Amino acid sequence: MRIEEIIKTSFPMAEEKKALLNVMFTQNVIAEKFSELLKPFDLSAEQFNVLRILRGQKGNPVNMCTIQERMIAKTSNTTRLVDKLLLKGLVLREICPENRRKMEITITSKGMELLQQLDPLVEGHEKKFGNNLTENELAQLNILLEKFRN
Amino acid sequence: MRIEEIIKTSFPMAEEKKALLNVMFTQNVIAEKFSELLKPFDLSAEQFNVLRILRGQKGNPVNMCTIQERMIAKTSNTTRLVDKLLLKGLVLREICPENRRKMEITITSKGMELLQQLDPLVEGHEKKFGNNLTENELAQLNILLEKFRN
DNA sequence: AACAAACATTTGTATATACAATTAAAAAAT
DNA sequence: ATTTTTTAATTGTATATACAAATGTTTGTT
Repeated sequence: MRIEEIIKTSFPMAEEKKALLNVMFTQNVIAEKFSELLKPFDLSAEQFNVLRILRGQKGNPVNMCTIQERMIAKTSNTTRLVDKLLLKGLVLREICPENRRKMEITITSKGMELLQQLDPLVEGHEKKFGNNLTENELAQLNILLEKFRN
Repeated sequence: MRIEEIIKTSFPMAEEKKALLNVMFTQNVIAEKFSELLKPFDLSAEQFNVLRILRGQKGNPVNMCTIQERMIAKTSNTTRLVDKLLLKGLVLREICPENRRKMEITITSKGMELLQQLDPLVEGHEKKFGNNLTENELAQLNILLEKFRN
């Protein structure tokens, strides 16, 4: 569907406005599909994100502020997100012995197993959107989006 | 900033994955800037959206389900959004006399004045991103995003 | 050593989103 | 005419996001 039909506007829109709405709307579609994918696993997109960041550190513990930095949407509330993951036994939280202000978060083997189970589904999700464009178009889209946001 | 730097990943990413992250991240940047713009007016992006939908109806009252349909992010909670706008005196809510299940929401003159005040700022916001690309590039971006989301 | 400043995280409050359940009214079926 | 189904909106609960304030720890200054 074209963005004008979605918004149901009667009069034509400037390309710049369309672009803005297209970005907003496309993100929405992607996020919705992703949440749907995660739903059977009782995981929110944000929780998944934290888990993936932890796995990316290959066993090294990560403190809260590092997690916060790496999140796409810089949440002000990593604490509560990690709380949820703790309750599910997917991560471990310990006070850093060198600096007792810091927390050391690590992914548990249960968390790793869950991610492994999700891997093929997440890859499928990424490919589903990518398949609509050629490799060239994808590269072009990346360049344009990067320029667009400045 | 390129998406790899933002995510701080060590190994290269497939273009399709980059595209997905670029959409997510770009939306985030836009939404953040927009919230910032609205903040001095004590209005959330969602509240603004409802107001703009109401103005688009040129005086005709709109019921809740129509508002819901037109929102970019189809919130399941138009009720509570309209509640907030009511408290601020920006909209009016009346029971539809023909069908007492329905509600008739209209924007008040106070709401209209607020929107008029915001108009130049919102336009500036849209142009700021658009200015980074030529008219041709914008059109191309629109085509690619539309294809991408399917 | 005592105090101030900076840092890492947590907590509180308000708003928004997702989904299910509920209420009330209107339309359809018997 | 009464019951059932559908429709429109609201309410409840859980999660997430934004921002400010608070807590506890470390570092720097006098």
